[in-house]
Amino acid sequence: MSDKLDPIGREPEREPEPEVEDPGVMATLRQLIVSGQLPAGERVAEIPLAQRLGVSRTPVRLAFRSLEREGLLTRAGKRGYVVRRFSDMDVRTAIEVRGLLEGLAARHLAERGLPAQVEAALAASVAEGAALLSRGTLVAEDIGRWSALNKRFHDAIVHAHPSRVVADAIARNDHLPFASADSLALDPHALPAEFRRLQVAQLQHQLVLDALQQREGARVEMLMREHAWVGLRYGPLVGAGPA
Amino acid sequence: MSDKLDPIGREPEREPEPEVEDPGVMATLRQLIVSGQLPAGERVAEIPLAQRLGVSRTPVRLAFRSLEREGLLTRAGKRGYVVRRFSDMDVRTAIEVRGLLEGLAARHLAERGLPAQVEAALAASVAEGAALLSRGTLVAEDIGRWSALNKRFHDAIVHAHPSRVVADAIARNDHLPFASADSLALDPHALPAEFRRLQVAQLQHQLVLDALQQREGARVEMLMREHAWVGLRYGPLVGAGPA
DNA sequence: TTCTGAAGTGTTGGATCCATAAAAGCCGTA
DNA sequence: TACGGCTTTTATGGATCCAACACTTCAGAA
Repeated sequence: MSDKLDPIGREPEREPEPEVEDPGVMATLRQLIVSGQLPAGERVAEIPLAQRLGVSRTPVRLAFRSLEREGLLTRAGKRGYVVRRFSDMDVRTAIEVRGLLEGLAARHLAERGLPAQVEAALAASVAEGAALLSRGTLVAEDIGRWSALNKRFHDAIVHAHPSRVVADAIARNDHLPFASADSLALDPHALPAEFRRLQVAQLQHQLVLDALQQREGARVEMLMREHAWVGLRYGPLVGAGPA
Repeated sequence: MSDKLDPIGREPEREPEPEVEDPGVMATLRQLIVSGQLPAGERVAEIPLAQRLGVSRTPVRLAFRSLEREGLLTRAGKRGYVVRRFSDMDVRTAIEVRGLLEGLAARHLAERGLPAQVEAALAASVAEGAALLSRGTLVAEDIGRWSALNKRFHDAIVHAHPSRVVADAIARNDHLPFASADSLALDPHALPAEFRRLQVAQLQHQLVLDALQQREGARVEMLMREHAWVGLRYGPLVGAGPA
């Protein structure tokens, strides 16, 4: 991960890059952190970051505050911030928290009744997943397709909740690396094993939809809680998963 | 609350108030929002707020970003922010989310085993609660005492978790008004009814401690989830509660 | 040699200035 | 009178400047 950034020696005399594209200092910094270019535990200061990104200190300060709220940065005493270090336990816990919150959303959906529009969206995702796995093998492009339909499936459940609170909590939780539902970390070099994993996930999607249709609140909550683990703990069991 | 502080006539030529006390613009703004002085749905701009607080626009901008991350402010298009409006459903959901997260922390504590230090802290809170309720009636000062011991009880469980993720998620969730565990909203004018409510809460604390000692993970998780409701839904059942 | 204090340096927080964009107001024309 | 385009105003984002504070380092004395 410790990629020595700027591997090619650019002209040192160049202006610090007009940054033709600017998705916001916020997104750039987040990317630097989750990609590991800013190593965990590293102290970050405003001025070097501002120079590195070619902007003033002001947007960097704003981004620091927001990233602190997101949990990617922590204060180092009174002086500056350090990149938050995530342990395996943190990742496991974040995934379990997402399962809890999505389970809550799903149970409330079952208890209040499944609106036709939400049911249609979920059924579409399930059908798409079935079609994607019907060939019996995976190709590289299937990874992106699965990620997209998986996101639609989860979003449909979460955003169907009458309160924004659940979606907000999930969004904040997903800021942690590997905690998001669509960060399955599918390995393109182990497609047969990943196929088995997606079969399990697809079955769980079907079971969730069935339980929602039957208004089985407790069951769908437990299904969603278990489903969260498919991204992490199912991998070794089927011979796949992240490194 | 027209902020014309300085009721005593100091030298009128003085600089615009050195602000002897400054808990940070962040805390001040949060207080203005949760206290309702900035009504929900109201649009807030940087310049009026800065003038009202006697500071420059810079700290206000910082606070706006942080409060947006906290969920108390939401963007109004491209221009400014509005104070987030919280529905009853939002409050109910936030309380249930806290129950989920505290239930997770308690279950993990049961599964991993209860450290002696944590057990001692919980036992101390339980003993203190028993002593507080042993007289059979409440006095006004007991409200603060209960709030303190209750916070110690919950914090002991949450912060015993080996990952910061749970405590962070709870902290972010608690930014919502009335969602925090120590915001029981005890009514000083209905002390007999509140006494009955605290009796229930005290019993739940005892049950939680017992389940933790017996390493009954599923039971303690459900106890904590149910315990979260004591602040909101138990009130009407015992003839107490917030307005 | 070690402890203490003072000077120095570097970093952060706050304030002000400038540019830009959006909203509102105005005027002209149909 | 109504609609559309233009101008003006206002608010936000970014940049730079200044102050305060903390940590470091160096020197001097015990």
